[in-house]
Amino acid sequence: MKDTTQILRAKGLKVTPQRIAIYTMLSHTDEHPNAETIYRSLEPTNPTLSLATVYKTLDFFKTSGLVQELNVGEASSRYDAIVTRHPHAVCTCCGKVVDLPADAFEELRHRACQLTDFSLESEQLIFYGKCPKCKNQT
Amino acid sequence: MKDTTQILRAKGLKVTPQRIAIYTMLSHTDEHPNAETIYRSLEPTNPTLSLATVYKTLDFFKTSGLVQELNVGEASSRYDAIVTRHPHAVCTCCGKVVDLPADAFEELRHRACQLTDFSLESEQLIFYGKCPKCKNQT
DNA sequence: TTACCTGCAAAACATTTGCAGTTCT
DNA sequence: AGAACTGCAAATGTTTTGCAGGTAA
Repeated sequence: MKDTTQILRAKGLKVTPQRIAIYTMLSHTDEHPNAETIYRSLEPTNPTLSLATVYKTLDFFKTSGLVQELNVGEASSRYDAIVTRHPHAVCTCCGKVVDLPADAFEELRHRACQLTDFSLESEQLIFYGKCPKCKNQT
Repeated sequence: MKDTTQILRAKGLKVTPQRIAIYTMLSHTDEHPNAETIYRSLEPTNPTLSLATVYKTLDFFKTSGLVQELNVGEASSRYDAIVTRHPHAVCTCCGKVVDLPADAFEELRHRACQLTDFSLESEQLIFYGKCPKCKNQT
């Protein structure tokens, strides 16, 4: 995995401790955290970090293509350091969000293109249901 | 088309002028309006209507299965009186939201089931791109 | 140095809630 | 009459913004 400093610099972003902390955290989790969760997880080690900076930084990252924003219908957005488009599954019981392989739904876009005559740019595919763990506890 | 009063009564909902107005409006549009838009469109003819009532009413309708909420990544939710699940296409240029036939994506769920081992309940599929009109104006 | 970044507090939104009064049934 | 609904205003939760001071290049 490339060094976070290099990744930020490659995108022309000024490198600050806050940005390093946020990007490093996001690229090491598969939990799709929201801004608040990111903030709370970094607060202990970055005591001066503010929530506003987390929001501003996520916005920079989004614009630079370093992260993608994911809205699964909750009050707040989640963020994902995997920027290739891929479907998600959301557990309606425990709230867990898991990734799905993009190539398993390749034909989607083609079908939608035929149907809408849109010039398609992206898609969002979210499944809701109970994850294996939740569905087995009655 | 069934009378709005009967539809509300069939769901065990108390029939009020506000509810009739909101449901009638929603079932006659394909524009997927949000609460604010619904409110502004009904205000002229229902001068005492309040935005809080629109929100409360939409929530009752959602719980009763009379409408579905749709989140395409905007700040506010949109509402749809077509309650069968179906994909949507959102124009990233003019913001228009159009419906897509559900049966064109039937295999989706089956594939996702295999991949996630979730017990799936629903899915949300949103395509983003330029609608035919927008893509043709440079 | 200088442009950009951070953190604070306040503002801006969308949505929800409490409550007193009104309306359905 | 009684339960449920409405409308107002205030509260809430998330995200944004303005600005003064600080930091990376």
